[in-house]
Amino acid sequence: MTRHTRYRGRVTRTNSRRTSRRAVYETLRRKVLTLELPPGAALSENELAASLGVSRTPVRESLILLVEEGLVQVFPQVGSFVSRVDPDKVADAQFLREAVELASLEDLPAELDPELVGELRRNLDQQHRPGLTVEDFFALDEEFHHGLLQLAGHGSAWATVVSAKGHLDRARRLGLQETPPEGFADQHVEIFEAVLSGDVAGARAAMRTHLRAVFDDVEAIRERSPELFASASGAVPVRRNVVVWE
Amino acid sequence: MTRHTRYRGRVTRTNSRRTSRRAVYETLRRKVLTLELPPGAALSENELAASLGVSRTPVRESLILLVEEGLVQVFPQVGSFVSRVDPDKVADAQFLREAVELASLEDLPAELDPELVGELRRNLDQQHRPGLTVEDFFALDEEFHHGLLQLAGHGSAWATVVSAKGHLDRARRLGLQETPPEGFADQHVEIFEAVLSGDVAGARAAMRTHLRAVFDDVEAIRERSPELFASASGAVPVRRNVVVWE
DNA sequence: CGCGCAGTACTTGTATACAAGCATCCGTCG
DNA sequence: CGACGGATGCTTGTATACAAGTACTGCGCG
Repeated sequence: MTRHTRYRGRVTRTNSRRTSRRAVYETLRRKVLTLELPPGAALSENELAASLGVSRTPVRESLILLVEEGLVQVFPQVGSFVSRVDPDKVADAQFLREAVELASLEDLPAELDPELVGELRRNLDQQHRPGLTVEDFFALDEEFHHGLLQLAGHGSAWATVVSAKGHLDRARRLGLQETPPEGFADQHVEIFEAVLSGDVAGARAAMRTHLRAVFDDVEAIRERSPELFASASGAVPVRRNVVVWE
Repeated sequence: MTRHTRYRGRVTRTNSRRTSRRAVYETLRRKVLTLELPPGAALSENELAASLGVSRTPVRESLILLVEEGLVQVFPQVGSFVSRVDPDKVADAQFLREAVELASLEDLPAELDPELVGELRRNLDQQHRPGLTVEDFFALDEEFHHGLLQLAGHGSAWATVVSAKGHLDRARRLGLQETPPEGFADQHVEIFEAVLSGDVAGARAAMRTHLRAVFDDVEAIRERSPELFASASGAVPVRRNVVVWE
């Protein structure tokens, strides 16, 4: 059956259309990660839809994705809630990122991409700029770790790490409100210097120290603000009265 | 403002209700991973809904989750397709699982959980049973690797690995149609013996060899069946005529 | 004052209707 | 015969309606 038109070959262009769901998803995710929506807060699909000016559909689909990331819990016929920070999940994320980031250091090529190296340098400079807000430092921190993975050719593994470390991030963000980031910035420099000099073992050691320090920081937070963390066994959502902490 | 009833404390029971979306999601995911829905196949929300006897809603929500896992691609106003196996994503999954599984071996406790050890033993026995189907071996393989992670207290990291290794699994499944699994089963035994004897370095070496062998297997597949793999740059979905491979 | 019980309001899950956009088909024209 | 162009059908995105189920509220009773 010969066809007149073969190879119409319409290469479907970019799939990144500005869709309503994407906007809602990003908004909600940001609010959860920045604790603007605190752990335990009740999320009503209807309320969110109304406040965001959309229907339930994109809101609901966004919540499904956030559930997948562990940032939200949905109880059928009961309600949706920002999940409390789960210490087990924090530890899982810590293990995962440590495994991934340390392993990537073993795959660093002999010749580092000069462009990436330049970006990382500028990034580190900014990290030491005085008067940096917590949010700014966080963004730089993310970019730095992502950049290191890219340097080893494993940049796409970062997406997996990101989607798994939501619980870790929320705890950290809270901690950085009090702990100044200078120490972490210095550790970043130490890691980077080792990477530049080709000292894989040194880079691994520095990275491990750094990540462990971040993790210990979280443990300290937990002692000061246990309300944000989940207790053992399933949490107890209460629909209205978001009594979360006191 | 005193309230009459405090601590109503209705602990919301299990959230694992048998929902329609869950069933659809699991069905679709299984069909994609087992290649019953081959890479490149067109998925119509309407058709799927009709054939599964539900409305578009649960189908659509399932597809969103599958997109998140990279198993499906959705092009707005064009169509949804089972994603072709992307060599880059296969490599990413390989890197991730290697990093995680090797790192977990470092965290093995001195005293191994005897119950888990027993399970793993039985698992390995079954792997060597003759007449094993590919699907059976796959299930055992998954259980074995998951069990090893549990042995080190990192069982929950398996979920992340699973959600990232869909592309790797599809390629492997195709390969195992021809390559008998005996070799892999023997490697599993070797890893397990090293773990039991507390030989972390040996276990790491054996595990690395094993995972690399699996990966190389995938490369061999690709040469024989390039149709299932994505070419460089964005794939070209065609709505009707699922010309996928000639 | 405390408790129990029924009604009500709200929740999420699912089904359906409508909107916007793209690919295909087929007639027309060169 | 080949190429162009508009009508048509199908696609996903979004909005809305309905269903099933739960928690909260307030009344009546002991």
